Amino acid sequence: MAMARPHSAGELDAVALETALLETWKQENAFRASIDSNGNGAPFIFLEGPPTANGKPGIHHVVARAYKDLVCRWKTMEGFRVERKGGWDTHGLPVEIEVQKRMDLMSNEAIEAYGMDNFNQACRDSVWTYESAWREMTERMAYWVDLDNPYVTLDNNYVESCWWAMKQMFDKGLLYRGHKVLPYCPQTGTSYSSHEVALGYKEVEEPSVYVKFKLIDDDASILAWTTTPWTLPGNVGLAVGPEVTYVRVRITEQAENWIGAGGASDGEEVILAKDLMKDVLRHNVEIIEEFPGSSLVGRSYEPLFPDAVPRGESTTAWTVLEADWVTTTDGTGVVHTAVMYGEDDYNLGMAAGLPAYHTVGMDGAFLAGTHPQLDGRYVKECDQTVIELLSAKGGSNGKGPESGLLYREKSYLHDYPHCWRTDHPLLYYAMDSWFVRMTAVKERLLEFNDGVEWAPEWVGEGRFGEWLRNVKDWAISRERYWGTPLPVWRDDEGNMKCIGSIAELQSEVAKAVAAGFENPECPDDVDLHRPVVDGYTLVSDDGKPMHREPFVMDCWFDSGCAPFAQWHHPFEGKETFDASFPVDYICEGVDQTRGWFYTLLAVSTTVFDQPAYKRCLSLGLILDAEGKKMSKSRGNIVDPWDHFNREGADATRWYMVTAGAPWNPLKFDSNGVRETYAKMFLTLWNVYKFHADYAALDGFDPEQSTSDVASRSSLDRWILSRLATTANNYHADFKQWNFHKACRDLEEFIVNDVSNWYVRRSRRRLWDDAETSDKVACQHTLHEILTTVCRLVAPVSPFMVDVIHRNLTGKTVHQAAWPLGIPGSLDGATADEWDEEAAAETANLPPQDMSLEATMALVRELAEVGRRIRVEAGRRQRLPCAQGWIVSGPDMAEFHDILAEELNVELIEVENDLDRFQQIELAPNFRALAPKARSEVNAVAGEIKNAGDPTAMLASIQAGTCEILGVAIEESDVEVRRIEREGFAASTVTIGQGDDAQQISLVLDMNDTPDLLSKGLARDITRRIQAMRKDLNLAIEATIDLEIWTKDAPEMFEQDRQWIVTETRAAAAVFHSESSGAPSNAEHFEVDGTTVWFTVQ
RNA sequence: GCGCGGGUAGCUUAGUCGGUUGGAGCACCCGGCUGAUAACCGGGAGGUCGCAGGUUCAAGUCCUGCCUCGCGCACCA
Repeated sequence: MAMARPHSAGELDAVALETALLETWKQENAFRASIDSNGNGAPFIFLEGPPTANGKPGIHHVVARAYKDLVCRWKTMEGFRVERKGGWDTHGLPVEIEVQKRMDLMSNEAIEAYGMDNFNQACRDSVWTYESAWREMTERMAYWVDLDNPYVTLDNNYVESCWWAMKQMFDKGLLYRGHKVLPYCPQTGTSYSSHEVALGYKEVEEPSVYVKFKLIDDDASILAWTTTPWTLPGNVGLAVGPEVTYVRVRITEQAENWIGAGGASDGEEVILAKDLMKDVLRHNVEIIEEFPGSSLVGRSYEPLFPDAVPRGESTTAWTVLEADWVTTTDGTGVVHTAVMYGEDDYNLGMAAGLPAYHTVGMDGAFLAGTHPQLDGRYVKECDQTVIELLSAKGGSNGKGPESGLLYREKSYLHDYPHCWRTDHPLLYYAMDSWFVRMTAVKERLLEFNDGVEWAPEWVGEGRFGEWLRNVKDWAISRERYWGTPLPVWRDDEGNMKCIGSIAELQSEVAKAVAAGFENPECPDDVDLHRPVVDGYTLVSDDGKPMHREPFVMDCWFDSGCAPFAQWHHPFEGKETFDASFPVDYICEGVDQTRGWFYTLLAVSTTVFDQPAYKRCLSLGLILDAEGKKMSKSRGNIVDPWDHFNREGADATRWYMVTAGAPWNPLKFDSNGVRETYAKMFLTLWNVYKFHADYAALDGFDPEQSTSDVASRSSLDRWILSRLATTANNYHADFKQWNFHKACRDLEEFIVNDVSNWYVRRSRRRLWDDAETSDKVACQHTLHEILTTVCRLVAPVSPFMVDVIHRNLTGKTVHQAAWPLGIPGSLDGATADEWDEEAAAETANLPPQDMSLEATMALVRELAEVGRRIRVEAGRRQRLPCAQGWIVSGPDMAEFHDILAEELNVELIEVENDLDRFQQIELAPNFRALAPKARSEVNAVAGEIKNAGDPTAMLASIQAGTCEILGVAIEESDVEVRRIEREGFAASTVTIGQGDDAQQISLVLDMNDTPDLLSKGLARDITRRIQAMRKDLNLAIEATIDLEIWTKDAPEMFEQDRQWIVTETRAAAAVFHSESSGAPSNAEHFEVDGTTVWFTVQ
């Protein structure tokens, strides 16, 4: 390994390279070794958001993992110790649904008939279905994470930690039992999470009804609207907006063409929001009175179905209540409130003390005692009956007007949630549920969130901040089977115990047994899942039996416990936990904002009164090439292996990072991966190959020979300066989370500066057989560029650069130091703070020379300009020009040779007499001119632009005597541009901006001389012969025998013939100045009227 | 419906404090160059900067409204 002498590089096969390297890494235990190499480094704590192995991984998972890996590898190279424990999310509804579908257990009854233990076992097995697929993907993409010792949310230890956390909340009074209105399917007996509900929205047309609520002690009725007539028996209140204006109107004239049921008699009076009169009323009416909603509050009305709901203790039942969310966008401005069947209704009912009783059972049928015609019937089939009952004379309660209690019916088209399994409409239904009182810790949540470094900031401040500012209590229980069971036992009187550990469970079971309640054994390794834990009956302090609340927890609670449950805190791993909380870095898709990002913070705040993480990178959604979200149902998920097996993981990862900002949606384009491969990696490989091949040929050993940077050529010092500049920017962008910018710039540097300029310009330097100092300097330069580039690329795309780095230095890049310093290795450093100065001293970059960089930029621009001149003048590149002049601009004498070669010009000189080639042109500077000229600016600008004699105008401006349309023109008001005079093959470029702008011109001599024509012909012939050599697959050092015939050729001088011989490695060469004698199989070509035949042997 | 983020060439995208000629890359066409790689260089074609107003001497950029895509929230009487 110590041998650092590079061997030559072969042709690139990225996939073979990567798979072979994976094997090497495995053998060397490279991941572990990279962490341990920073054994004394400051810890940088990463927390893996646990994926579920319940489905096959797609390319979108690769993206998230790429960013996790990138930061961890980067920080490792900076000297930090970055442990990466893997994790798996194994509980929850998705698992159950998968199993239910597979085993055709589509209802709770079916599951229970099958046996909860069998069902949960099936779930337990199911979660590992794709584990190997995940593992293979993870390894292949080189996401370094410890999958051999992951945390798994179904593990007893993990569950025990969750129980402990729950008990902390319970003891703090943050856990409570209540109701939550949830979309519920009576057929399957389950309620649904919002995610599933979202799957089942369907547009349906249903009857909506306008109902009269007859006031007590008043002849008028209040009109309210509902789209769910089945909730009307449960009505116990009416909500009005206190600020909304209502009117009391009297029916003056019957409506024509009445459709459907309902109606009102002349003289009848109703109350509704003024804004909605036109939409609601079909009759002609007169307004009797106008008043704000607040004056209606407290009025009592007759219950529609007097027997349906008992009044109980309520003093507010069947009265008008105020609610600020009531609007006049639809309905009547009065909201019918059935406490148990709407979220707003429920919250209002709880706040106002309305009676909370069901009129509908869990089976979706009206409870007995609601109304003789409704009892026991499925609610969705009762719409018509309800309408008929209301329409009857006097209405359903017999206390309404002659015309009944229905004012109107109207069909209503809306999106309504349906069961995605049975297609039945869901009912919003108040269920028993457990809550974490997040509203009690809202201020702390906000405070902790303020301390998080979010990338991008707007997710933290905006989306997440908004969510926290509106935080609601967390409905944490699910009436399901496969999950962490809620560790609360309860007796009939509502006494409760929350169990926080296995030991506590054992002691409580023992107590219960002692009190005479039979119980199964409760061993140390008791399975903390259903149905086992349901089997224990505990005893209350009063000696009453307590049964476990039959819920499991929201699986988001599980993953929210990851920071401590992964270590089995507080039962084990206390030191590990203490040293790693809160974590330094998490990274997931933006869809986790209300998911994991929230539950981590929610749990850490309620349990520890601390934040859970310090930095959070929130990634954008991954879309397919058409911009559609990748999802299983769309079937547009890209298989990562398509790319792993074609362009390799390096290119796939680099593409993902460079395709856009991490937080922007990424349109995953397969072509882009290919482009990245061809551009970035093939180029890098060929630069490397260029270096390695010659280094091997010459026996170059970077440790043996030396080359002082200051003494190297300006080309070397330029590329090294560019390297330093690029690396500095790269690092600065990394710190800003701008990985896309960093990597785009680095790629640009490799392709443009290194490959297309430095290597191209340096090729001949290495052809020299002798051990010249210039050749050694070039080799050192290439060596330094490549090793540094490898280190910069390594966190993003870890394969190829490791192969290169190993060959060039004998060491893996993944234990190499970050070129910009290793702050993590400094004494006293933490993940958040270190001595910047000391860190800067550990950086390892060549010196920067910005003026050299600027000069080279100009040289390259002039080279481009020169080529453009040739194209425009129709002069072929191989025919030399006798002379070129550079007019004005900075001194770049040291690059005249390069320019001469690039442009195929014999001599480059500086010419100071601008006017020999150029004249000036004036352009207005709007920024300076506008404040002075105001509205005349365009007129003034026009005068300047179209000046008949710009030279004279400039002189007058410089003399301070120029005035246009009353505006005094100063030098700063105009921009002087130089354009070449007619007849010159010339072109002008501008460098710099504003006051520093300079015009530089390049002029080429287009005259031919015998000497030039000879050289040009020689170059053309050489080029053809080289192409032939290539076609014949000759080795670079092979020699040839050459014979050449020409016709109508310019004279070719001896030194040019010799040049051909040298360039083409001709051992023997015969030149004929006529065409006769050329064999018919000779290659021939024509250039500028000359024909040439040649043979190569 | 509300909130957030987008809409720039056929595709992917850059565009700073508003400054008059909106840059790249891919693909395409023409030419050049090549012991230089799936390359390189020059040129060309391709843009109503989503639409409509407004502010301004000047708008891709600022303001308003609308359309559209994605995401989140809500679907609510």
